[in-house]
Amino acid sequence: MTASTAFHLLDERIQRFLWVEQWEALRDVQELAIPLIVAGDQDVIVAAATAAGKTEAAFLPALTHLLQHNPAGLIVYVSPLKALINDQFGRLERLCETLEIPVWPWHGDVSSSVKSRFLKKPSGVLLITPESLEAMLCNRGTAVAGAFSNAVYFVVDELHAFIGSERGKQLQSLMHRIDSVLGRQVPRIGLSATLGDMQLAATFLRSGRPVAIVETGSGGATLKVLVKGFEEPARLDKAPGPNDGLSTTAIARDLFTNLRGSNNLVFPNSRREVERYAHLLSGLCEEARIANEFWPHHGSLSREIRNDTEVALKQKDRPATAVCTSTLELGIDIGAVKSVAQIGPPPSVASLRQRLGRSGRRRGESAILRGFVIEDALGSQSTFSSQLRLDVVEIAASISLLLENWFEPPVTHGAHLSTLVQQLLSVIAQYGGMNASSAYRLLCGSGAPFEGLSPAMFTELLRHLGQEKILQQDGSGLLLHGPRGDQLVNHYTFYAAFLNDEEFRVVTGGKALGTLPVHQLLVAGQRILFAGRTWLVESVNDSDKTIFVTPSKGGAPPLFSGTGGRIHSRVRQRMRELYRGSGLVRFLDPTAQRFLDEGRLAYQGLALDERWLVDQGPYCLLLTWLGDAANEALACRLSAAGLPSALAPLGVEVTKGDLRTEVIIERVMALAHEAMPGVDDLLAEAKNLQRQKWDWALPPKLLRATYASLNLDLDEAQGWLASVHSLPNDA
DNA sequence: GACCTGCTGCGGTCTG
Repeated sequence: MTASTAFHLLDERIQRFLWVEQWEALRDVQELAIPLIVAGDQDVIVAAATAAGKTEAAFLPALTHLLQHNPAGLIVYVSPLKALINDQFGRLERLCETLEIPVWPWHGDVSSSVKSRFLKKPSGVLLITPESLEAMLCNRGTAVAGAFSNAVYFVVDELHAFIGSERGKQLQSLMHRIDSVLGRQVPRIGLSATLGDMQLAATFLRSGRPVAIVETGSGGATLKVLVKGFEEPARLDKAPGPNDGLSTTAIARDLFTNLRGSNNLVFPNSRREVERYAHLLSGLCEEARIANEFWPHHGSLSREIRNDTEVALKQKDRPATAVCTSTLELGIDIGAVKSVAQIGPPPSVASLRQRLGRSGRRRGESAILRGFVIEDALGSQSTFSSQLRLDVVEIAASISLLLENWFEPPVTHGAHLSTLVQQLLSVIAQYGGMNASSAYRLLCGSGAPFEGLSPAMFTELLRHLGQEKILQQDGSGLLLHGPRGDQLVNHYTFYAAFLNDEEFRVVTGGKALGTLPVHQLLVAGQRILFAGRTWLVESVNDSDKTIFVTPSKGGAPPLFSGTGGRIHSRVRQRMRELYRGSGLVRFLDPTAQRFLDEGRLAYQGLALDERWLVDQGPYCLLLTWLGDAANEALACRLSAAGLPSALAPLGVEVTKGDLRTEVIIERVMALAHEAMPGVDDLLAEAKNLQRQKWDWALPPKLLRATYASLNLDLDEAQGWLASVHSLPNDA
């Protein structure tokens, strides 16, 4: 420890604490970050793998700065999760107690007495969520200057979880608004898992100013991968209803055999599948007369049930495997995990990478990934997708990109005008009204979160919000809340920037089990799977949004629905390379390899290398081999040109109507020479563009703009059109 | 269209 120069930069009281705690050495990331942060005068990103000591890398030097330069100073730590705030409070409190620095947790579960005590003497470390920060600015506008006057640092944890989302835009805006009140830029520290493009993260943290970057590698951990294929026989009865498929049962048996006795994570891609597998696996434990080792975990389960699963994973004396959704992708500490199972293609390479980051964290151990994929038995009725074996090719493409250390960059170019509506209302609450030009400067000016929105667009937004009675102007031109704006702001749901589905509570004997999406059809007497068990629905109360259930025996269809997600162009291109290739992919088992070979055969049989258009009777399939953002843009372009089109698995589907295929080919090729129309014309006929929380409050033009910025890749679509005349097409 | 995350102030009742 004494050999470390970084160690000697820390305050003596912190050095002494580390001695007492018997720290042997600073971690790499700490050595590198301490000299950059201790001066308290620049923005820094600290990127390292989970559990590499990032939090200390930020707090040890930031606290040193506080002790030596600004004893009444304040460090503001922002977390995406309440659970993380509670974790960090535990970790920081002991150190800070010896330093006589107060630590203040602040989120929805923290009592108001703690909050008012902080506001009386706002110094030390504040641990807060973006939503609570929003509430503070909104409701205590006059207290903001005082509360943050001694702010030394903003520390943003799990930065990667914010980049590209509504919450990320909101957080940028909140930090910018506080800087604006203080009339200075409070230095920012971003803590993150390793990211592909650090420059994107740096620009997100602060635009228009250099950001120092500390990045340490993943430590060269090895990865063992095996993907197993399962063939689902054709159903003879063709009965609709629950798919209690043989493959699902076979996968459950495989998981039971291989995962028993150790800690693992299993990721089917939906809550519905989590329920199905957790139920099957618990049943297998019961059959084998052993204690249950498989626990469900997803966002609809109650905190209590999720806790049981987390505790089971953490405790050392009995093995436990969680069957889960992305709830266990984020930073809560669940201890080391031996392997990760992915059932079906992952939502993205980035999420697969995040999931895998949970495995092989003990020294000398490899990370283990077990992939599972189900394909239907081929027959005369097999669909195009089924013949091509899309799922096995997609999971193979994702894993091969993962092995090359590539993953999707976050989408940082979204306009997020929904969140601008929120921020406008919040700023008006904070200042008790604001004139239009000041509001524009604050939110859309240079370095502001919504920079790039033109004054004309902003004016159009204000006019529309006025018409909708969300805003109004007083005699002096001051913007104020209109009656509807007042209602919006004065409800606690205002503070979150993101939307969520309305849900029913599921209750048994007075105990809450969790929640279910409200759009499900429910009838008394029905059996449902929930929390890995079967329940009988006793009654449903519509006004209380509550479902009362009692334990029951026997299977039933689970209640969650669907799959989705957007695929990146790079994944589609890798899929095509796999179709064009030959030979073995080393991480596929014999069945999965056979699926791939069958897909390759279909690819050749359909001559997909020699054409970009496949005639499918009532419609034509345009094969772009691009990602969904490009395909959707292309579908809009074609529809606007009079060829009604929709997204398809490998490209775009054009409805032929009265047109012959040759005419469609001609008209598509003619578009190569025409410029892409503006977004407003492109989406003129498009309906159902509202995706984000306040999208409903936007005028049509701005709704189209914000939708396109998040969902469409116009350049890629135009690039494909421009190249189409040089592609072979023996249709 | 998979998944995930978050939330105030006030008025009521009860306890020490």
